Amino acid sequence: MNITEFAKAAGVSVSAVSRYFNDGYLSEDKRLKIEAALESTGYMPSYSARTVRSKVTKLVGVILPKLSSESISRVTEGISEVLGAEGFELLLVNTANDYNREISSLELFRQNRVDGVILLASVFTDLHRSLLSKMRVPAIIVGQKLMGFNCVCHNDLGAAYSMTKLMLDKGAKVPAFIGANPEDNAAGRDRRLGFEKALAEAGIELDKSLCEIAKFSMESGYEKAGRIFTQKKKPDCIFCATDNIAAGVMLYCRENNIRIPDDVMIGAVGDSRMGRLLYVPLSSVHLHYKTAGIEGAKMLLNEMKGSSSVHRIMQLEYDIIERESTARL
Amino acid sequence: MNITEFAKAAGVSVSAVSRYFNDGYLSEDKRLKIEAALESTGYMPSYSARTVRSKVTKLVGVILPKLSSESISRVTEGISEVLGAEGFELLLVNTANDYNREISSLELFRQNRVDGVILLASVFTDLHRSLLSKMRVPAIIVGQKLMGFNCVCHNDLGAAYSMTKLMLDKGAKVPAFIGANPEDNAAGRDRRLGFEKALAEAGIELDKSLCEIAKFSMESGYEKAGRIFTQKKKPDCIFCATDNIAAGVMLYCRENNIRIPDDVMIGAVGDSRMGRLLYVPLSSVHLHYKTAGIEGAKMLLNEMKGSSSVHRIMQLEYDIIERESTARL
DNA sequence: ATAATATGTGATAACGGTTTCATATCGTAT
DNA sequence: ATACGATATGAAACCGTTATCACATATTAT
Repeated sequence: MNITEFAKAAGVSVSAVSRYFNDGYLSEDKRLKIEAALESTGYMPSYSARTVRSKVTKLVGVILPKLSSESISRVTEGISEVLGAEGFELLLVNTANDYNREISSLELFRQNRVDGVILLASVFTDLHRSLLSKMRVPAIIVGQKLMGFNCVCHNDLGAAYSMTKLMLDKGAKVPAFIGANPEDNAAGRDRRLGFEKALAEAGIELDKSLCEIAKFSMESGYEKAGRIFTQKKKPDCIFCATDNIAAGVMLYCRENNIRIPDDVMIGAVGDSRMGRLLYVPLSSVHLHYKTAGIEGAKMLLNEMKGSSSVHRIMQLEYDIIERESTARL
Repeated sequence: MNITEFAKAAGVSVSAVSRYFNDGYLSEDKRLKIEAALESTGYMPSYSARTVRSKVTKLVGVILPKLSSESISRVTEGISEVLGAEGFELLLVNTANDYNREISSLELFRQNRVDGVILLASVFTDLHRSLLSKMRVPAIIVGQKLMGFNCVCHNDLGAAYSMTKLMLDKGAKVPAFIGANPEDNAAGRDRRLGFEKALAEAGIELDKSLCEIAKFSMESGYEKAGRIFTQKKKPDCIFCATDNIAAGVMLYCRENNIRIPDDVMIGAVGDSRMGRLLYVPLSSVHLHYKTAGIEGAKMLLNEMKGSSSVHRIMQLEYDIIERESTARL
């Protein structure tokens, strides 16, 4: 059933029906007729036909590197909450960390498929930048700072600095580092810089043999812990870029009878739910992921209403969560 | 730029352009012209205009109760993998466990917004059934058995039975149960039935004071553990419907100096990543969530090709993962 | 009293594609 | 030589909406 048939059934004009769904001028009389016919026929207008003419899709594209990650799903939850309330649906693209899929979904959204885009990528190339600036709909980047674009991000440097400082203040002298891909400016580069800043302040020289780059997984953390603990120099604290990495490190410690925090303190960033439940509760830095999603979505809504043309970068702060893994007396 | 302008720029007819994108008869000569023009103009056809005429959206609606759950995001990952490869995009609706949003998104998809629907709901009412049967596009239910519909589900009863039996075989005499909402036929009812079946087989009578219904969260598991351990009768094993619940129980045990598995064994269903990392590694039942997503998506693809009209229920089996929490000698 | 504005109305063009149709050419089997 | 199917083509109808337009009436301001 289309709008013409429905209008006939309701005894009103096609224009009246369209106005009913679009808040135009409409008499109470017609409004009632339409509502009655709606009840009996179950008619609903076609989104695509509406889009062809009005260019409005009521769809927001969300590009993310994976789904099964606590931080990402928290961000998405925030996004979904805000946009859902405004009647937007989410077109979700899981790129599975595949560069090509990331690019091709940006291509996809360059057309009139969505009204706006939220991008959660970890590594940005020139091609990303170029596609983003060619984008004809507003785009928001969550979790990274990218000059010239609208971003909501975390204070990754500060988070890493504070956690490292916490461990050094507790008396650690030989810090180790297990970080993430430095091409990821947030979780990789900035957390590294924060770690280094704390060391510099404490006048401790960084030992390269105690630095590793891991993937975002427990397994990878486990493996890198193995490398570090087989060095001549033994660390008395380890800063991990993510909770998952820290969990892997802990697993290694348990299996090798390395006591936490007595032999080695462990601190991380991310504050996942799991952290509290580990065999030694993990000290971590809470980042406001859901808030990032909420703020990103709000920013996008603003952009979609009237393009402000001024690009903003919003940085969210953090909370230190101190637990037993850094509880040395 | 629309198809008419583009056709002019490429020096071919509008029909030729349409055929290029839809695999119709087209000479090599025209194909090359179009590809060249595509390169220089960056033209892309509008999805919505295509949909108006052809009714094909290349969109699949996915309705889920929440995003930040490991099991759900694994299912979604499977779905996204299969459908992405076939050129489908996912229209994700997070209902936040809100009955009304669940219903309204089914309403939404009843129109020509998507080519198919995958539903991950936990509780089914008559209204769900009625909306699902009125649905004009194929729908698949993942995680639940619903007669008369296409489903991919887990053997929840068997999983709970096997885990409970494992603990009874190890010598447990006083089993306790922390389950989920019984209106959830899979995680609630079936896991309860599996637990009861194992007890019946072992000739053990169920003590109602040692049975609790928790929410799907660690906090809720913690609270219910408190209730159970303050009963006169002390359990020597606890079956938990989910890993999250079990994690809460463990937290309670640690804080109250209840030894696992010496004082009480703990077994659960779900096999989340966290289980391995708990202070006592958790025995759990592995359910093939990602496979469920993959199979559900494949089933949907089949339905979308040619509607088979026969409804299938596919049940996936499980693996017992035995760890220290049930390691009594 | 009149102008200006807000409200209400239906016919029809427009949106940007695909599908249908009528027609033409080619290679190959009869 | 003829018939047939596969390939190729462009014009025009069509999909289901919204936007525009021209026009009518009610309400308020001058």
